[in-house]
Amino acid sequence: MSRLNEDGREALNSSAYAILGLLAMGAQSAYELTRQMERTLRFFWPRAASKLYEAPKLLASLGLARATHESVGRRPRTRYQISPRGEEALQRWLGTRTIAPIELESEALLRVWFGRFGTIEDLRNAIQNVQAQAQANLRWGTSIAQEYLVEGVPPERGHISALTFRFLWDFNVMLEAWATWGQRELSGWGDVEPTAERMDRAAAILREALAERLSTPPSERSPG
Amino acid sequence: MSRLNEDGREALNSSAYAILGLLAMGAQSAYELTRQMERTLRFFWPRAASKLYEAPKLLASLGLARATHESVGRRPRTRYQISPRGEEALQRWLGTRTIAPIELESEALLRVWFGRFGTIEDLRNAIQNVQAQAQANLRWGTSIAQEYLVEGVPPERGHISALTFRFLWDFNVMLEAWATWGQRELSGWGDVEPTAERMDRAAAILREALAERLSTPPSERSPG
DNA sequence: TGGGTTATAGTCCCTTTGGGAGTATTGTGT
DNA sequence: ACACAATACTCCCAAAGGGACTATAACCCA
Repeated sequence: MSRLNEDGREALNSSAYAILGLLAMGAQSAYELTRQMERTLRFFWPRAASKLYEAPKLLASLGLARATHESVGRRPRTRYQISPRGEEALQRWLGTRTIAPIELESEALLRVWFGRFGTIEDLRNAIQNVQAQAQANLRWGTSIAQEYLVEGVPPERGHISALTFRFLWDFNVMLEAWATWGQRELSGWGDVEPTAERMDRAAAILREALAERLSTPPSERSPG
Repeated sequence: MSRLNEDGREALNSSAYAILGLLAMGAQSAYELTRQMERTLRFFWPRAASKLYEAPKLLASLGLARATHESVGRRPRTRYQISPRGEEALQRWLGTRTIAPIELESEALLRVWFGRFGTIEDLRNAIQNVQAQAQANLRWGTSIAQEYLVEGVPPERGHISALTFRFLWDFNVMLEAWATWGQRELSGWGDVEPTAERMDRAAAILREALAERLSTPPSERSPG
């Protein structure tokens, strides 16, 4: 992570830049990093809390952030602040054009995929699990959106936050819609056996998916 | 991973059960595991190829699979087959009700989130990156669906595959729709500055999201 | 028939990351 | 006054990522 790249500059990974970005957004302490993680970042860049205490130390050691050791009563506290060199490094990173692809990991979908080896109840439960998570996330999103609508969007970040919000919102709406659809598909099933009728329906599902895409011009493909 | 749990049985993790499930689906060799990973599993359970050679060894050592050492010419090959105890273990796992939540990881969205610190081109590029990935995935999905429609869906798995297919399809359709919407939102932007007008628009975006959900009854929320 | 390329079949090991356990002190509410 | 939540860390083992490396087999094309 702190090896040099060809330029003789530090080769940080995206997680380090994520921390640098949070410092640029005004996070002051490692604990504040953990709060940002809990509030927002975990939905698209989940990282272990313990690492959020390590990462800024590296940035400070490279001169990309300044660390100030204070104390509150008898307890130590380290305050971090992004440095001018850190801001440049962040900008340079944002200017690069190689971006790791989106990754999705879902144990629930894994269980659906293996649904044939369990019971119909197991299969329904896996789908139900996705639905519950989506609904919980949508409630969370609703509370954040309402907070912003009442108190005003963050003046420096609202325009950007809205883009990210819409992504996560759409994702969870999609999850819930898929789960609802899936439960409906399974509504007549008493088992998970592969019957001829179910194979026909499977083919129909594939055809519908392809047809929807052909029939919807890109200009109409937008949230809402 | 191979420690005992309370029952005196092996406490495998979900990745080990994923391998067990692939063996149950008929995968014979570690190489076939890597092909399943490339074809499908990577979209919702991405794992390093090197681990796909290690994992079945563990299963074999626990009696959940049988390993047969053959040779093709002068090259060794290990064939794996799930054992009756392995099938039971898989069923027991599918019967459990604790499921890890879905995790999403997107460097592109991270860059959007930090968009304020880069240029408008950087921001557009990050969104464009999501769009390109979604389109590539949809092409991939299209080719698989067409293959199934021409050659018939897999007779033992088609009914289950269709559920998983629809999930991944909807996910990528959502990604593309979001990216299209995002590019449109940015269409008038010459920079990433937080203007009053953009803050108003941000609030409107939040309101629209909340309103859409309130106005769409669950029964109408389904793919398509 | 030869030679290049892709597919098949692995091993090894260094780094990074996850994530739990442990330890305190400070602030808040009742 | 006491409990509980929030703040503020450190340490470390196990798991996972993932690149480097080595082969042979199978296939295709000239």
